[in-house]
Amino acid sequence: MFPSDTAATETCMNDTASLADQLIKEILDGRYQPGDFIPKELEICRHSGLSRNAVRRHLGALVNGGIIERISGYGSRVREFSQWHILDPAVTDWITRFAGPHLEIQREILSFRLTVEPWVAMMAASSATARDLVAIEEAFEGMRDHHLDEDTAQHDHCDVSFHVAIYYATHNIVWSQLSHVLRPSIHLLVSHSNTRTLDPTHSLQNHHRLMDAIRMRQPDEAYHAAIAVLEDTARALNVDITPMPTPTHLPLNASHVS
Amino acid sequence: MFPSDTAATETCMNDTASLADQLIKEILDGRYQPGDFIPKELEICRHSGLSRNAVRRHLGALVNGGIIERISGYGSRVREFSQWHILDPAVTDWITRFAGPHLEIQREILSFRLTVEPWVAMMAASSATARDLVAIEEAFEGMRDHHLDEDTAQHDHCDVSFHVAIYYATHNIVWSQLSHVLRPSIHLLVSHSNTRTLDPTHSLQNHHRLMDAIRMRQPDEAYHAAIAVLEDTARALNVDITPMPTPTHLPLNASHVS
DNA sequence: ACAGGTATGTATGTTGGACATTTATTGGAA
DNA sequence: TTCCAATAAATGTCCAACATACATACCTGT
Repeated sequence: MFPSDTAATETCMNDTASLADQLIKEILDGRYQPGDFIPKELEICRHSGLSRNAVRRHLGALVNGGIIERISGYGSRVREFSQWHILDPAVTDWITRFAGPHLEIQREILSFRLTVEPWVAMMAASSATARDLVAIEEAFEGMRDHHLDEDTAQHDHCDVSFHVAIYYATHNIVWSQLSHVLRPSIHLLVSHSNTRTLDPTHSLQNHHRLMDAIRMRQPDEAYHAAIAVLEDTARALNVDITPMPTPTHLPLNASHVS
Repeated sequence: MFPSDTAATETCMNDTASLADQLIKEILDGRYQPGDFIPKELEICRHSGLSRNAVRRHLGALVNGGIIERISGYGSRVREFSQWHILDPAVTDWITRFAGPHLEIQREILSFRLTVEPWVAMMAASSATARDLVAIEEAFEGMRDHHLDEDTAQHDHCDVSFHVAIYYATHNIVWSQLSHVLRPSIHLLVSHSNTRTLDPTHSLQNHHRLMDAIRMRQPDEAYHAAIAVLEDTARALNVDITPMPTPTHLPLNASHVS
């Protein structure tokens, strides 16, 4: 039995991810800023009631994410944001869950999506198999069945699955894996926009248009439909969209293997 | 920098990466195939002479890469290739170092690069600062000074730095981080093509053209120059390039947030 | 008084063993 | 034959001790 050590503070003992979560939260809240040192191992052990081994595992997770660096015999220092491994799914998950005011990274990720997702839609329209269409269609039907619900959780989940399924339909390993990385960000953007959007039916129509284009093997139409979907999201989040300079010829793409 | 950047130096005696390296090598060689079980912890301890904690850390690295899954009380099973975390720099590093016959993943990554790098070049031409140009130029000069050397190591290193510097010049977090992921693959492709290419001077001219386009803020020219560079590489590696269907309008891109 | 090397303390890194938990298998009883 | 309990083996967790690295403080010599 413990003498009510951690009672006053948070519920920090049961889950494996909770300690890392809490540290991340404090870092993103600005309590520990880049260059600062977080508490020592033994101090965390005493404060959290976890074994040193467990604490070291959690800190190791932060190291893997490039969030802190551990200096032997000295301490654990928070690294600059630019050093964080943004493409680590765990990191994007942390950021999307705890980075309320940290909009910069969100905007950069949205910028990235606005650049690539039209192309992903094109590739999906060229390469999607019947099985891919099933996944896309199931996600869409989930969106349609729940797009007027009070609780948007179901709809948001299907919305994310819809986008991820399109990444998968490219049948390219890199794009498929990127969907894992972007999934938390997509979820955040989707949940934001779906709570603020004025006309959920309009968004649903855009998704339907995109799905049909992929089904009918119309890459050109898929390209523009994807832009329409994203413009909707960007508008709901008040993010600027500016056109890029224009290449006079067409881009190339390597053939898909197998 | 990513922690795995220094892992490329393969002094694999008692280095921390050696055990994981060896396991990966055996997996990629087909000795342990997806679904198979690798030896037990204690067996590895006896065989390698390392402590159980160290062995567990190495196995944990493989788990982080999605390469194996550990079943409590049963064993460690190799996962399907599609489950591997291709966007983990450590994983790409392993694959590029040990996956001799495994060309599929290499091709998929090259396919990805062929799709995105022209766009990256465009963005770099729009956003590159003077400091970015310094990095690009230094890399190019290194290529020029060593492009006739017997040992291509120096030239290859600068070639990789050249491409990475362009990713950085986009000033978008996601693209910058992607360069870390792609770095090992770029290095492999570069070293292959540079040993097989017939006319190294021609490749150098293409790089020069790309650099100038970025410097002169000519996104259109940068786009085509990047294609020329990649076509060179693809041709040297006998990889097909097929054009994509063509959108009738132009893609969009979100504004960069400082 | 100042410079430089050394001693020391603190925090992280590593090791080995003991214990707990999970899983598949084996053996026995209805 | 079927179902349940005991067992064996492997992974997961914890603890205590030791080794190493870093920075500070001290101490000596010029």
